[in-house]
Formats: sequence, structure tokens, C-alpha cells
Amino acid sequence: MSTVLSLRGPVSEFAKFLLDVAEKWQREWQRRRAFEADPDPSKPKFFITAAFPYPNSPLHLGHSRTYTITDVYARFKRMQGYNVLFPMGFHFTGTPILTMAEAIASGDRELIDLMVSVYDVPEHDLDKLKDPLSMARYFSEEAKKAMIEAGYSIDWRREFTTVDEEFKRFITWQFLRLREKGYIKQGTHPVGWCPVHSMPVGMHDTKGDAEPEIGEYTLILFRIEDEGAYLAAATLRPETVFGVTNMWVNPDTLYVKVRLGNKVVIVSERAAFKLRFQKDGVEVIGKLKGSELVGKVVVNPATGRRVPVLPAEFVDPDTATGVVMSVPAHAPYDYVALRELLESGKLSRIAPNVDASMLEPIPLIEVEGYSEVPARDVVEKHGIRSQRERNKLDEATKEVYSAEFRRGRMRRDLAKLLEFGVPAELKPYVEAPVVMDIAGKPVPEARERTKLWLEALGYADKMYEIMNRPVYCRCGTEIVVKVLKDQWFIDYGNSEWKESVLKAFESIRVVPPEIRQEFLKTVDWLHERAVARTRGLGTPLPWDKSWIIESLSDSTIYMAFYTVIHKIRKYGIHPSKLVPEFWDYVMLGKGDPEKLASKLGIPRDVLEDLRSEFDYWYPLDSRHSGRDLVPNHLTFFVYNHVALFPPDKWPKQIVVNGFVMLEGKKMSKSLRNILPLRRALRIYGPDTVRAAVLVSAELLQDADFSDAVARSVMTQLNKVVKHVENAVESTGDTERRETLADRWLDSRLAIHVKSVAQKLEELRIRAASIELLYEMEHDLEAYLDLRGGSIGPAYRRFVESWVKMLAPITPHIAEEMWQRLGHETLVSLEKWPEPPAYHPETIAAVYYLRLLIDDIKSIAKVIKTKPKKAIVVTAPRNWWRLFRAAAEFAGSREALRETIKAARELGLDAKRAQRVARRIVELVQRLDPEIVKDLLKVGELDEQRVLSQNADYIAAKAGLEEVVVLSMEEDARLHENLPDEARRKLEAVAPLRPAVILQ
RNA sequence: GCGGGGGUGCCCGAGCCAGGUCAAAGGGGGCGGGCUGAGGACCCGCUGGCGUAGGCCUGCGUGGGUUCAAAUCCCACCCCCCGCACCA
Repeated sequence: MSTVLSLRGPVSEFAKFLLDVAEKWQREWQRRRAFEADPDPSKPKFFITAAFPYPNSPLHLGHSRTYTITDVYARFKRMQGYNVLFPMGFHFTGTPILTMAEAIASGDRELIDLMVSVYDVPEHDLDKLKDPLSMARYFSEEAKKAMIEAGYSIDWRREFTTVDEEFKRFITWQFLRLREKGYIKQGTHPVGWCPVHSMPVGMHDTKGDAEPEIGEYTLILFRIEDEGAYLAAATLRPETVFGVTNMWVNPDTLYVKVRLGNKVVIVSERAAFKLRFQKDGVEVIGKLKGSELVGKVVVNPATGRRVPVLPAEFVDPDTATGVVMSVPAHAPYDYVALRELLESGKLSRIAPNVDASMLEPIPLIEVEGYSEVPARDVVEKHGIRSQRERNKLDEATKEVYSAEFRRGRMRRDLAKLLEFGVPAELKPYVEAPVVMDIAGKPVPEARERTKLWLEALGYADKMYEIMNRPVYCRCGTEIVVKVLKDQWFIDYGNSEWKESVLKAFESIRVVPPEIRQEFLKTVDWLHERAVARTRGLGTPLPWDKSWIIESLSDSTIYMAFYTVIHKIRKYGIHPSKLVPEFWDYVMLGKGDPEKLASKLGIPRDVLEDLRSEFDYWYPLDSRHSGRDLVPNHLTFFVYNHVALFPPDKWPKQIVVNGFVMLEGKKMSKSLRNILPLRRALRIYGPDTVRAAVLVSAELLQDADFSDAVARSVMTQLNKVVKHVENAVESTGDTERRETLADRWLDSRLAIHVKSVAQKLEELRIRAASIELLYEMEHDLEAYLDLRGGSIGPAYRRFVESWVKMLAPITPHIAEEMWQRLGHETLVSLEKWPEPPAYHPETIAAVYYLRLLIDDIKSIAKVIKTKPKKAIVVTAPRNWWRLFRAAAEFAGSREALRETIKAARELGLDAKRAQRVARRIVELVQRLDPEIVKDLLKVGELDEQRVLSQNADYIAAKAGLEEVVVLSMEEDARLHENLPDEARRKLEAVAPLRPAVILQ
């Protein structure tokens, strides 16, 4: 059993043929400059782009999905008479290329092997990957070749990369203007940080691609009695500070005294190291063992209560400050550690002044389904005995935490826990914040209030921590949180901007419509976003050249750049002349071209030409990408257009597609099951790959590429070739008689021409592809069947249109077939076919034949003896009144009544009228509504004629030797010669429902 | 946790927004037949159950509800997938 991944060359003769045909037509398209698009005021324009690739590896099958969909749509629009521009560029901006080239240069065996054996990079090219820019150039050239070989109808004159000098000038303009509008801000932000590299690290920079999750601990400062220092407890649940019975430190850990703001605090040594990345002036001024802290007494800043410091081994010095406040009522760890300590009997030795009653859990939060001390409930439920049972404790903690967070409320009498030594008359003032803002409130609100209150008093601070710790940098160093100061942000949270973006979305067509909601929600929660990095390829921030504009930020309006770059080069305009005023004019029409011309030394008509080309193509009519770009790139793309361009230049449509799986599995580096696009094209031929990716899933679904689907597609393409050969050979055939079959095939074509166009317009490309490849072929087979194998005049008409309609999805074979049909034009540039005349009575007649054949077969199946002969008896022709009655009232309650009425008027007795009417009403209900419409249009069907002319066909299809067609009114003898049972069947004969008597 | 999407026949997957045309498209697999020396190639048929006459029964995550009528609408529950930012 061969899998796709073991293949290298064409799988079959036919695949080889497809490949040869593809190369031939790719050369031809290039020679004739078929897809180079220039402004043409006589035609409506259609500007379409797909997200350009990031060239840190060759394109694989997954990438091809978006581009194939874009290309199909571009080709379809072209055939509909639009002047279509489909350009492509390459995104060099960013750091992954940098780190990857570094890794290759340093001889990373794993990566090198991936390149060679998974991605087909020849060993002799490896040297080219050792330098970032050279790598990007290498892979972008590879990608371009792949795109050409896949048959994408791209105008390559407009190709560029994001490190081209002209592009950098364009981005410079963009960012200057964004800043002027107040959308660029400077601020402070926590990031994952490698202390060794001194660089922010994201998921792709970590071992095992772990995304560092940054969380925020609240530090609460407990003053040590009789000392100036504070113990800095770290907690995720500051609202529980009211229930602290004691503090926990790890006795075996080294703690340090550090200066933090205007206080001296005690934290673990590791915590002090981390805090230096987050706070200014963190300075270690002393060290001590955890055990030295044990037994000291500290004061709870929230309640004034004095509580002892006790030892606990569960305290992890590497998590936050390594100091924990103990809330046994609501924290299972604290509850268990405390119980263990009490049961050990060591308390009196450790803290002689503390007795067990002081350590009783203090209930703070009421939550339905739990007692006053939820921690105890879950500890007992899980049967936890020791603080070493970490898994169980984590489970229990999660349980209490989430129950209390979601359903818990602070107790109303919280204030009674306050023990500040203040005079009674001052007490209300001291208690006010707690009574007003915290007591009785739901936990989330109380948490926020408690934090703010203690912060205001100077007893709380915050510390960021990696929540999924430990996360390691690729260099092996554990990542910490760094608070980056003076980082530049783009303010996607700006509310006016947001509103405009939401307004823009109202007029953007989002395909498929289901994804619109996701866009709106993205706009909803988007806020400031770092806009620049300290390293990587790209454009420096114009006003602070130490920063490089980050890759998702320099790729938001680049579609506009396609409209003019080829002419900037053609006119030989030096990048130094591409100043902001230049772009203001070209992109926005601002400024006086005369003055600009003399200032820049660019001829005025050149400037005007650039401006008018931009103005011709913009706005963008369709933007395509994978669904992963919805919450970032695609949304930013709308934001930036809204910020910089007037509404008539805002994008018109966004099309989003799912991914590609290989043989049912996600393609991934670790599974090494990535199929490089160029290899796939060689194995199956480009048309096969395109069609296989398209037929295997609807737009948003993940497509599953498999050898089986590819082969099935090839089979169908082979049939296309056969039919074209038939059509060509049959030209001048003597059999030119038009039959029912010809009218039927024309009608079917009329349906397909409209239906495929509609499906493509709606980007239901899978449905369109199935109709083109399978259903239309079935129609041709059915046609030949109806004609008993001979080829009539409708055949060629159908095949010609079919080849045209196939051109968007399988352009190469379509070109080849178009040529074989005797045309010298390119089918890619042909017009979408016009639908031929539609004959409702013929469609209905064939439908009627099939209905009858199915009926005969289904009866034959039940009666077990194999029949040889069928006698088919049709209803009298004037009974079609019954059909019309049933059809006109179809769906309504009156249908049956009206039909019975009509039957009575025809002279049927009550019982029979009811029987006949019921049959016809039931049938109409089951029928394809299109057929019902057709039949109503025609009024009636000459059943006698249809059946007798096709009696042989019916017999063949139903596996009978003979079919005799009779009419109710025709032959009285018939009735007499039949057995009783068969005669009873005649009682129920109705239009479209002839009696069938099998013998 | 927040946000988005989804659970359909042996499998994959359409249908659901606009309820009846739905035992439910299409593909795969399986079974039978044809073709053939033979076939994993091609063509035809069948592929929920029952039925000696074109019919009946069950059925679209689970449980309720609305309706003459529900895979489709409403409510609750269970389960699955994806995204959550300085990264392309």
C-alpha cells in the first residue's frame, strides 16, 4: 500500500499527461501575457489578493488551498467579463527566518533533516539557507515556481518583498500617518523574556512550542511585628486576605530582603531575581533561611489581625514570591498543611505562643453546595491526607476556586473580622471600604475591590508570573516575565476606531457568513498591540529606528502597493523620492501633483499615472486567507484601511478557508507528514491537486487530501478527455437527429451553467466542483444511455460549455481540450457560457421515466419472482386536471380536497376519486419542486407518447424483456383479461402514476 | 475562564438560517452483477429494519417543548474542536 508521502514522480500515465499539458499551457499563458492586468476603463475591474507567504520553508499542500480558491475565483470572475488583477508578493518581515537561518548555520541536524527529507531541499542548496535574507530569497523563489506550476493566474510584474526599499518607504508613510492620527502609543507591557538572550519570547521561541502564559499575582505585604520589613505574600485570590490564619514559608529555602519601592520586603531568592525584570530599583540587602522566619508574627494589613509564620513544604520558592498567606477555609493546600502541622504536635515547639484555636479556618465566602469551610469539604471528598498529594490537591483547589469564583459571595458580616486597634468612633470609617465594596459582593467583584483598596493603602503590589511554568527558551534558559517599558503599541482598543471598523464590516461581504461573528468579536476584544520588535527583518519605526515594525503590522495595507509598484520600477523612480507626500498623493489624492512633481523631480504625468492606476484598482474586491488569520491579520487589515483610506476604498469582501489535512491527519513537522506543493504537483498533475483540494471540503471545513481522492479526480478528468474525443470524432456524424435526449441534455446544461456560476459566486467551490466533475459527467452518460449510445447534436454543445466551465478549477486540461475542440483562443480568457434553451416538458418527461423505472424495480424487488414483462397503464389524459389541482394547492390543506373535487368532476365515484386524489397529492408532495413547476408550466405530459417512445429504454433499465404501454381509455379487453388483483390496481391509476402490472 | 464553531447513516461529510421535496446529497468502504486469463482498473445495481406489488416502522448527541408536520424552530443537559496577542 503506497502512501502519498512515498511517491516522487507521476503516479500514472495519465498523471504524466496532465503534467505535460500543464507545462505546455503555463508556457503559453506566459508567452501571451494572459494574466497581466492593466487598467481598462471599458471593463469592470476585480482586484483580488490572497495573504502572501512567509518564506521560511517551501510551500506545502496546506498553503495551496487559499491560493487555489483565490485563483478559481479570479478565473471565474475573468470569464464573467471582469478585468481581474491577481498579484502576489512575499513577506520577509519577522524573526522566525532569523532564528531558522541561525539554526541551520549552527548545524541544527533536526532542522536540516527536515529541510532535506521532508521539504525536498537539495543538499547542495543548504548553504543558501544559512543567511536570513538568502533563505527568504531562496524560499520565495521556490514558492513562486510552485505557484506558477500550480497554474495560478497571477500578474507577476507586481511581485515584491517586504524588505524592498520601495516597500519600506510605503510602510514608513503608513506609520507616520497612523501616529499622526493618534493610533500609535507608547506604554508598558509584560512579556515572556529570556534572561540570556535579553529578548521577548513567544511560542515559536520556546522548547516544545509552549506559549508562555502570563498571569498576575497580587502581592500583599504583611508587616513583621517589631521589624521594619514586610513579608510579601503572593496570591491569585486577594479577596481571601480576610481569612488569613497564618503565613507559610518554606523552611529550607533561601529568602532575601529586598528594597521594593519605599519598603523592605522579604521574598524568595528566585523571586527577587524575577522581580528585577518587572520593577525598578530592586536591590537585595540581606539573606536569611526560611526557617529563620518561622515563628515570627506578622500583621494582616486588611484586618489588623496578628498571625504567625509557619513552615510548609508545599511552598514553592520558584512560584511568585515563595511566600504564601494561609486561608484554610477556602484553600485546600492551606487546610491540609495546617492539619498536618497540628497533628504532628510540633506546633508548640515551632511557635510556642500559638495555640490551635488561633488557626481555626475563618469562613469568608458563601457558596451553594458547600459548607462554611469549602476547603474541608473537598479535602474530605477526595480523601487527601498530606500536602504531598499534589495532584489531588490541585484538583481540589481548582474545584473550590471555580465554584467560589462563579457562584460565591463574600459574607455580609465580613467587617466583624477587622481587628484594628482604633477608637470605636473611628471604626465605621475604617470599616467603610469593606462594608460598602466587598462584603456581600460576588467573588470577582470583591477580588478587584480588595486589590484596589490594599493598593491604595500601599499594602498591595503586583507581580507577573509564567502560569504554565516552567517554560524554557530554545537555549534552555527558563523564561521569566519582563515588563517592557516604552514599547510601541498600535491602539486597536481606541473606541472611535473600533466603531468605524464595525461600521466598515456592515458593508463587507464575509464568506462564509458564519465567520462574520468571529470578526465582530475580535474587534470587540482587541486592544493595544505591540507594533515593533527589537530585531528581525523589516522596516524601522520612522521616529525610533531602534525598533523594527513587526510583521503583522506591516502587512495590513500592502494590497494597495501592488497597484503601483510595477510602474514605480518601470519609471525608474528612486526610493529616496518615495517620501510621505508622494504616497499621500498616490494613495489618497492629496496635494498638488504639479508642486509635488517639481519638488521630487518626478514628471507630473508619471505621478498622475500612478494615482490613476491606484484609483482604478482600489478598493480591494476580495481578500482571501486561512481562518487562522481571522483574529489578527484580517481584522488588522480592515482596521488599517479604515484608519488610512476613505470609505470608498475600504475592502469589499473577505473570504476565509479552512486547512488541509493529509490522509485524515493534520500535517505537521513532528509527524513529518508534510506534502510539499511542488512534489504533489509532480505526482498527480496540477489540475488533479487543485480539484482534489477543492472537492474534499466546503470552504471553512478542513480539506482532506488523499491519494484516493486524487485518483478519483483523475478518473473524472480522464472522462472529460474521452468525452472531448467523442465530441471531436462525432463531428460530421450521420446521426444528427434531435431526440428527447438532446432536448434533455440542453436543458440540463442550462441548469448547470446557472447553478455552477451561482455556486462559484458564493464560493461554494466544493459543490461547484462536484457538479462539474461528477454530476455533469453523469448527465452525459445518461444522455448516451437515453440515445442508446449514439451521439446527437446536443453532445458537442454540452462538451464545449463544460470545458469552459471547468477552466477555473482545472485550467490546464481545459485549455488542452479547448484546443482539441478546434479553438485557437485561450479558454481562460473565454466568456462563461450562455445557458441554452430550457425545455421543461423534456426535463419532466425524463424525470417521469426514471420515476417509473424506480417503481418497477422496487416492485420487482418485493415480489421475489423475476418478472419478464411489465404492462404499464396510464391514466386518461384529461385526468391531468388532477395533477394541476394537486400542484397548485401543493403544501396547503386544500390540496386533497381540491383534487378530489376535480376527480369527482371527471365522473369518478366518491371512493375512487379519493384513492386517485390521495395518490397524486402524495406524489406531488414528494416530487422535486422544480419539476412540479416545470410540469405546471407545461400543463400536462403526454404519458402515452413518452412511454411508448422509450419502452425499450425502460425495459433495459428495469431489467425486463418487454414493456407494454396501454391507456385506461384505450382497450376494454385489457380490463377483462386481467386477474382481479391487477384490475384493482387500475382503480388507483393517476397522472404520473401509471399502474404497473408485472408478469 | 472568555470568545467562535460543531455533534447527521459503517466512515468522511452536505442539509439546518427561510419546518413538509429527508431514509436524508456527494465521496469512501462493503456486498452483488457485468467486463476480463485475472484484477486493487472500468461499468451497473444494492448498502437502517420489515414487507409476495410501488408500502410501513425506526431514525439525524441526550431529554423536554412548539407545530397538522422538526435533522431543521425553542429550552435544558452532555460531549468535541479552534482562537485568546506581541507570533507568523
